[in-house]
Amino acid sequence: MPRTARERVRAQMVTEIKDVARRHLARDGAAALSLRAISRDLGMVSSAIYRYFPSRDDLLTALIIDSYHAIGEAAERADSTAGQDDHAGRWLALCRAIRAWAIENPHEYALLYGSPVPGYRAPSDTIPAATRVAAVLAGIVRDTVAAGAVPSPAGAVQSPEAGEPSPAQLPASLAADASRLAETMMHGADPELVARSLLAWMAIFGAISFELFGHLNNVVSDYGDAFDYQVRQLGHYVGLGRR
Amino acid sequence: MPRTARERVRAQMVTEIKDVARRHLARDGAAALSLRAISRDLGMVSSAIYRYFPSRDDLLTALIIDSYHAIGEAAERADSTAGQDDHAGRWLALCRAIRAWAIENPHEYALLYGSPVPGYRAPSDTIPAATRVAAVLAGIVRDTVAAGAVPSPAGAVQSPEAGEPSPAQLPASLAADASRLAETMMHGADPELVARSLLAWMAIFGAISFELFGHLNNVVSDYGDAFDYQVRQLGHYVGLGRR
DNA sequence: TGTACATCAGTGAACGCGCGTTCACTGATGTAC
DNA sequence: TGTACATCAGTGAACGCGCGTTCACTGATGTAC
Repeated sequence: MPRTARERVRAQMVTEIKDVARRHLARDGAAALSLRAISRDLGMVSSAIYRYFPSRDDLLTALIIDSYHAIGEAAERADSTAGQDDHAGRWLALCRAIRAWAIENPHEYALLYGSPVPGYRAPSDTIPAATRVAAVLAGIVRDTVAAGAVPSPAGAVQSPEAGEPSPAQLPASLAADASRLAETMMHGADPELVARSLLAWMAIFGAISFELFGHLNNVVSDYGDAFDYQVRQLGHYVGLGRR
Repeated sequence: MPRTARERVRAQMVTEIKDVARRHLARDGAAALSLRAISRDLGMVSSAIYRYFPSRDDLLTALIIDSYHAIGEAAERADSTAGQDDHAGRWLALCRAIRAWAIENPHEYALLYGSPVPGYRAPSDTIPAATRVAAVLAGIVRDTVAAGAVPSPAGAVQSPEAGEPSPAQLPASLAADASRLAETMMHGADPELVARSLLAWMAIFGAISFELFGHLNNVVSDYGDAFDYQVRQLGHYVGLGRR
């Protein structure tokens, strides 16, 4: 889309700034991101950055959006490597891809899923990009439902002790949320199934955050093994089948 | 223990500094914690703080330890309000207390369970304090086992579809970790039970972090309802009984 | 009980650093006639 | 095709701010004889 030479140069300058910024982010974390340091690396004067980004926060926003797309793309790629009907395999691949991305880009992961950067308030521009990873899970659930491979609501509700009903009814508000999600992203999935997917989703990110932020030191020895186990347990809990 | 007047005054000064620091932490977050700002609030010169804390990082460490004790104490209090044999009730109370503390002290929660503070490396002094909350869960599991209220390993392994085996064997490394944990904290609990508890534990913190860090905006409408539902599901998954 | 000395809390100035952002400017690149 | 003007990238200086930490010092509080 950039047509004139100036526009092309400008676009390249923007990506160059973001690349340097991303390098700094990876090394020092988001809170330490400094326009002056970036401009120094680029061999230009600090005020020049303001030709491209109106403020530090806007640069940060751009980085956040890029990171959401990066993790989203990694998730999509992983999802597409498994056979479309192998729902459990897709779930495993998805979760592993998220974890792998997080380990490779710990500061970016922390920027997206850790504590908010002090003094920074994410604008709503980030929402579509943020949705991208979650959409992959939604796609798996959708396909599972479409394939008729998910147990009926009543079945999914079965407890470990055979035949006993679910330990807790879906609260009304959550049921409504789940139905809305089902309509927009999972095309008719059962609300309970959606609620379970949500739980699994948060559990995955909880596990990754615990690992990355050091809460498993001296507790778990092989993070990858533990993670895989949990992913399988959760996949089974959601009802994505065996693997 | 402080005997001389000087020691008493000194101890009080230390807590006064920490109180002010905690107020700043609650308002601005850990990354913005400044010795100069704290000393200003105390009406003293900035260098005076160095009589009490050798550096900013040491003050931060003290705050982290205090926060771990605070959340640990809240957890213990909640746990003790339920009947000792009401394991599901204790689990629910524990999780609710953790969430309530996190909501009341979001910056402290972020300090403990969010991304690490840039440039700060937590010393090992924090470990005992950090263990305190988790010990409450361990206690519940221990009591459940002692009461014979937890399904046998084989039973706990049952999948939703009655009679089917667990979707994934415990990997060897995780089994070893779980056994070690069982010995030190849960006195003889089955490794699989320990592994499940671990999953539930991370899921809970994942849920709280998602809520606090804004990842449930426009997804879940009543956070408390959704949380309670998940806690019950997880309690059931672990095998703590119905509630 | 009274004095001499040691300990310690708090002061104030300074070092050396970094930051985001603004502004008037120069000079090059594009656009319109 | 050539000139006049507008647009825009990058400069350099400055504003105003904050920070952690060190150091020689004063004066008060404790301790030992």
